[in-house]
Amino acid sequence: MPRVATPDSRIASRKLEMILRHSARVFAEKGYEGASIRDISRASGVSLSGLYYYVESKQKLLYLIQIHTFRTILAQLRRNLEGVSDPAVRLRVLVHNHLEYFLRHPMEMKVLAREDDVLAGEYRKEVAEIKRRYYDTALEIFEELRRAGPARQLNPRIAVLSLFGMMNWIHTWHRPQVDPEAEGLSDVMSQMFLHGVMNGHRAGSQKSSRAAHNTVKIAVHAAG
Amino acid sequence: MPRVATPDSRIASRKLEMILRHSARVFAEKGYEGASIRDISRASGVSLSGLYYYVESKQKLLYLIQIHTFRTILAQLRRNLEGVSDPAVRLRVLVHNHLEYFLRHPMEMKVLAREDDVLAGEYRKEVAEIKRRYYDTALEIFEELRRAGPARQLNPRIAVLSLFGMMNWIHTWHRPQVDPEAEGLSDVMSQMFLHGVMNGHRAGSQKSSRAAHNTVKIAVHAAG
Amino acid sequence: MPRVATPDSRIASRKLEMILRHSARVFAEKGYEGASIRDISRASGVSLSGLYYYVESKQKLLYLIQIHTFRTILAQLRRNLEGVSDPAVRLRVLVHNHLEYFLRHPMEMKVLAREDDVLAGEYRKEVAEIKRRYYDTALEIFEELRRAGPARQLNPRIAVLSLFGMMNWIHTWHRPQVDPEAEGLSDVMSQMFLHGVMNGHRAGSQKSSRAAHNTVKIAVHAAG
Amino acid sequence: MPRVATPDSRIASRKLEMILRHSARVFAEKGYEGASIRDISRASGVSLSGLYYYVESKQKLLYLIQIHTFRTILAQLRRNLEGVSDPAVRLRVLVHNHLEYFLRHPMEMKVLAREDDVLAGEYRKEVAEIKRRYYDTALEIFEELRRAGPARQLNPRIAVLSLFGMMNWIHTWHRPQVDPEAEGLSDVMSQMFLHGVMNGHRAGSQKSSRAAHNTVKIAVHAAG
DNA sequence: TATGAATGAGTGTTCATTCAT
DNA sequence: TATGAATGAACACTCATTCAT
Repeated sequence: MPRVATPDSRIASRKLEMILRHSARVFAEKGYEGASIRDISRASGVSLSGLYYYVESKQKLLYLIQIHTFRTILAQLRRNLEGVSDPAVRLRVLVHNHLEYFLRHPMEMKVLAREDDVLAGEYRKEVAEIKRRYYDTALEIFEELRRAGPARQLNPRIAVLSLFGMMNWIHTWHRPQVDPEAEGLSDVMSQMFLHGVMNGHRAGSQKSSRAAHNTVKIAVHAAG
Repeated sequence: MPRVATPDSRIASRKLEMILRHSARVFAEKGYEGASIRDISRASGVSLSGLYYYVESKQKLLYLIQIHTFRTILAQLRRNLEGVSDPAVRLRVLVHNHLEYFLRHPMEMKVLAREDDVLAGEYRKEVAEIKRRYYDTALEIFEELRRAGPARQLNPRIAVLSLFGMMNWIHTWHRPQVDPEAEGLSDVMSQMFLHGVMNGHRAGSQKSSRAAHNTVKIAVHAAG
Repeated sequence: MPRVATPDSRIASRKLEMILRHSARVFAEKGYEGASIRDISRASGVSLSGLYYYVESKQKLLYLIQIHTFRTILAQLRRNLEGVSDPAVRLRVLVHNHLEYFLRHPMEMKVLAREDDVLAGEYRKEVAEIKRRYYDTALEIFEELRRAGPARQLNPRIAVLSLFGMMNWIHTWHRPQVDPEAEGLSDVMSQMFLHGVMNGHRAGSQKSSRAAHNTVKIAVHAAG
Repeated sequence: MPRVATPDSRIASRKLEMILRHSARVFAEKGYEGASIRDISRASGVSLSGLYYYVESKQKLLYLIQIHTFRTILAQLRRNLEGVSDPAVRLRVLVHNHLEYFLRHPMEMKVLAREDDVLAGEYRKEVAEIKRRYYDTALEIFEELRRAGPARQLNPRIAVLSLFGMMNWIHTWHRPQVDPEAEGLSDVMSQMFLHGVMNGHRAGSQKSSRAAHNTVKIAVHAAG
């Protein structure tokens, strides 16, 4: 079933696209393991065996959803990053790109965030690889940030993974009616990432922080 | 099966405790839906029907793990917060408490973070309630923080949920051999939350940030 | 699909012939029930539905292979028997004809020998009928043999079916590299059939044989 | 389910024995691939999932039937061979032992004879090994036979496998009402194997045989 | 002449759970 | 307190076959 490829994906037919959409929804609602191919058949209106004409296994279904999502996000990110040089702006672009896609595809987001380690073999490897490329892009931006301004001495891995944690976790709480959309969310999160929630009272905070450290130690020892 | 309640939980017997530990491990490894009672029977050495003497269903197993974990974390948090008044310190205590428990009980952490919406009915309600109490505690600390110092004008819900995102996401990446332990991780994360990754060049960053905002809009519009 | 019939078969087109060849191989390798039409499609390079243009069902596929094989063997046998009158020679011709075809068409041989009772209805009847004709030819030769020489008093049915047993069983053990070809095999088997493995010490053997008979009876009774 | 082992088998429980009996019948009737576990469930009256409490897979079912049958036949053979030294008698014992078991367990016989190469892995290896031990026993007897009397110069492998062919093929034709029982069949087959169907006219036959050989060659060349 | 798309029925197997003991 | 035995429902997947083109 070879068709003209759309720019940012390799999904071939309309019908497969439709199946993938429904699958993402079902996976999002019941989890990959909790969802049955029958659920997807019901949801998509395609017969059980008809599904297998398009996708050879349940794993492949998940793989297609994940790889397509990552490819799209990464391709979009690269496009949005083009010609942007200020590291802070680049960071903001990354956050916005991520959240924008996630809020526009909440099902895919959930599937990406939740079903992190169910894939096996070649599927797993491929998804892991593109994920790593995405992560590396974020890491680069973080390093640019540090070179550009007087950044605090932070473990880059932790910083970047924390940022992803902030962003990915929204699938557990974001409600379109009450919470801000991508724009507002990106503002808050990139600001939080860059400058935290407080307003520049560094010295005092640091002192408190050290005190906190000790206090906790005491508390824990007392508790243990 | 009424037994003497231990201080911070209501888990009754040694054997049940053992079963719960093994269950958490199995759930963490295969996911709730992917794990079978047989897996748990095998892992724990308790016969399939023996399991049902202690726990009446698979859901209850998950419920017990989740409610116990939340209860323990919350109880511990309250104890550690006692007598601490500086909001920044209190925040640091919360972060440390959370991470400390998570890194000491990585299986339970994963089960808590991943199996967020599989419970139903009364179980779901009870877990949701204690989770809300925990969240409210965090929210209070955040409000204290704002009252105490010149905090940025941030949506508190988003700020707090982002913090939880940072912390909960670690179950996807933390490797004991390479990553810092609770102490170091708490330092980094509470500092990031309070002051961000940059070092006080507020004006400049803010300018960049605003620029970023606009740039992204342009980029996205151009792309769309 | 009426085509010109080839002399010794009614297989119509080149393509059907090709399909039948591949089918025989697949049936031989996986058994009739174990093989799927998809396997045959893959093996032959003909699309799944393309297959159905030539053959209306899986059963018919098997039927065509079996009937064609029997027809060919029988036709060949008759030709080879023409003008041969010595019963022993005729027997040798039958054995050689059978083995020669089998070793030249090992797949068809296996399908003939193994899939003896899967056909149903009309297909079954037709194959059974030609098989009976083949069997009758063998029976006739055996009777000629008895009339010609001083044959032992043997149940002809058992004698002939034992001969077929010897010959058909080779599909389970014959390996082209190590075992003799049709020529050598026919020598051994027709000799065995006519004169056994021993060399004419009839009296002694017969005595032993009778003793054996009794011994076994004793042994069995003792065991039972 | 450990019970006292019966002397010549390792089948543990009554129920498993019953399941195996029904399975053998179903496999005999429809072939291994053609039979479904549901068929066996129906035939045995055990629920589909109940079957899996006793046997972990369809393959194992076949394995158990085959290994048990071979073990029993081989054990019985060794017992019946004890104290018998005349090679011809020993041969007759082997034939009788084989046929006696087969006619008493026609289903198992069919399963043994037909489903020769469906087992895989460890199962296959184990069955192949015991089969080889059985074959080796037959080979030994054949060699004794040759040492004892003036046997014809025959490929022993072919002789023995032909004997097995004769015997195993009966599953395709033996009808209890019309054909002889084990006793009569054993007489005929061991006599045929030892002395053939003719009565000692060696010279003549051999001449005929050579003539046959040439005749066939001509016939084939003419036909090819 | 040939095939892509589709399906209802069935495959072997596992599931959470129960019940007599 | 514990488990061996059992099951109905469901699982992912494959089957032989059809039909519009």
